[in-house]
Amino acid sequence: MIEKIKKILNEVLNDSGFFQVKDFEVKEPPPNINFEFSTNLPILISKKYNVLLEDVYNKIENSINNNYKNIFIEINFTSPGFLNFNLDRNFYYEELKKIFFEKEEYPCLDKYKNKKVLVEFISANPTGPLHIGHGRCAVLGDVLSNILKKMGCEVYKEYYINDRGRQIDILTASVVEVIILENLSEVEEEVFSWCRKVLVDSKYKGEYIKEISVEISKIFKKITLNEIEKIKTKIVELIMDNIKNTLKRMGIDFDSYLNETELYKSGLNQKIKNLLQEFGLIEEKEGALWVKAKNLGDEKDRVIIKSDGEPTYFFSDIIYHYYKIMRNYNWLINIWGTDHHGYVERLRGTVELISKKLEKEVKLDIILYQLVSLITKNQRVSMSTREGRFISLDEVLDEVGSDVTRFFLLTKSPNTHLDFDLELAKEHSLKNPVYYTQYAHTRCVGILKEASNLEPNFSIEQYIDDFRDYISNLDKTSYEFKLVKTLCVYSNVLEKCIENFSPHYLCNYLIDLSKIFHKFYETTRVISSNKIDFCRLLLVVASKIILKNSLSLLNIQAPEKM
RNA sequence: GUCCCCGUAGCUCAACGGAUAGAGCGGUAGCCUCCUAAGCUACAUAUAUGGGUUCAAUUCCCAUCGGGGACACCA
Repeated sequence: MIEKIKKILNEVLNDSGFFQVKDFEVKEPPPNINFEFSTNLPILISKKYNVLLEDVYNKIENSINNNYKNIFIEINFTSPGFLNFNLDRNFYYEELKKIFFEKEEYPCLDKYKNKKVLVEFISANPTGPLHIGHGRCAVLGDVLSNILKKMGCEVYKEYYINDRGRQIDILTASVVEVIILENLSEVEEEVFSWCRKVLVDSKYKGEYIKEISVEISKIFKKITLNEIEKIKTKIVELIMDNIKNTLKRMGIDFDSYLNETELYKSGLNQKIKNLLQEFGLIEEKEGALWVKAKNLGDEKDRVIIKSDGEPTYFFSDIIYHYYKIMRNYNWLINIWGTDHHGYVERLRGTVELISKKLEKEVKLDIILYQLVSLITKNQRVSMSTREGRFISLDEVLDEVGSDVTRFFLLTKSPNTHLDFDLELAKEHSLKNPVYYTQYAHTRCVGILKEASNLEPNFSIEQYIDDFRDYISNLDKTSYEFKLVKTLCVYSNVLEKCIENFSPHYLCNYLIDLSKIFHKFYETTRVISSNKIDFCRLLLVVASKIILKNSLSLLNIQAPEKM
């Protein structure tokens, strides 16, 4: 609805001879201003055109009085240059009507209808279970994908698995070492020295390593160096099964899981090498192959093939993004932890280069979210999979469930540094704001159920005309009208989430909406002495739709009963 | 040493540069003959510090202090 108002204000602007003012705001004024909406247009105009505020006020007022009196039924100007206004109630009515008729589909948006977007998120190395930090990335990617779909995008969710390279070697050796120590399987002599070599610097220490060792030893009665590749594959498979299971518990499913090894099998690596060569970006130095990343906006050049012949992560990523673009996605969204921030420019340059080469228009957005720290005994500790120092997502899900976990992670902007205290989370879980919003939904359901008992044949169409009158007669200070107003701005909240790549606006909106609904519930009877106020009932119907739609975007249950 | 985030109430977090800085948890005091009290009402408590830009700064710029992260032929 805000968009609609802005459009009309733009007409008013043209009408009064001010064309060039953009980025003005339309929002609710503070409570001491007794108007429905306000805009900072006058002061912006006054600045831009260097005219007196008084003149601006006059021109706007004239324009509104002459041509828009039926929309802005009441206006006033306040210092230092705000225009406050009340809208014709039909505005609200029309929006609510859309809610009634579009129901689960509301709001039907087609803002990005030609966008084919690939959202890559989590992509955690398959070296251990997901922890609470990955959970943050998981819900962020999941909900953004949901909202993007709502906006009309074709969305494809992908999890990229680094199933090769040094980390996987270390992981495998860590597992094999346990097999050796616990004497779980027969182990070939050569494997001993391989382990020693690989584990020279560090190893994986988590409890889960033991479990995997047992599994592996069941499958491989004898561990031989020849079979080490097979063992690696199996370990990755076991860990990915665990990860997928955790994701399933949170209601997240990917359209694809892409293995790094697949990329190399496809032969794309040679193609990329040629491509880089063609652009004169490759250089051999100190026995390694370097890409002149400086030319791609990076601060220094980077190795893509190490002197031992192994490709680096960066090289894989070039291949991967080539593959993304090749598949005709025109909007790439990557969600990374801020520990990758130094990597952004490198990739941006790469994608630019590739899209130029393939003559495709590609938009790349890299969303960085702050890492999650762990609080134990009032001490902050950063999580580490390798050290086995983390709280697994499964553990959190066991304790508080998916809804609470999701809401906890989503209410905060990705930019905030999150401190997670499991003890506190458990303690507060019953008082979690997610129940507050779910309860608002159940209250809607309760009223509707009661109403349908009394009036089984009730239909919205039957009362929609009465509802129009009801809306136009509402006292603007009533909770009913506040509820109407809040319902009407829902679609703007979704846009804000996408503009800022942050679903926390939706969470906050949901809490606001629930708050107003609860107040409405406490102060305003819909059914009393077996009599239904049908207009209020319609308001409940609309509230229920919006509550449910928001919760479903967040992938949180909207229970009928609590 | 260089770069990126962050610093708001006792705690966890909000606030596209806007008017009297909001929620939840925790604390205190009230509210169920009436659509579910997982709710409502009232009270108390906050912008790290010092400058600047602006009609307007929690928000932008600079400095200081404090916390997290990144600066590999790791992933």
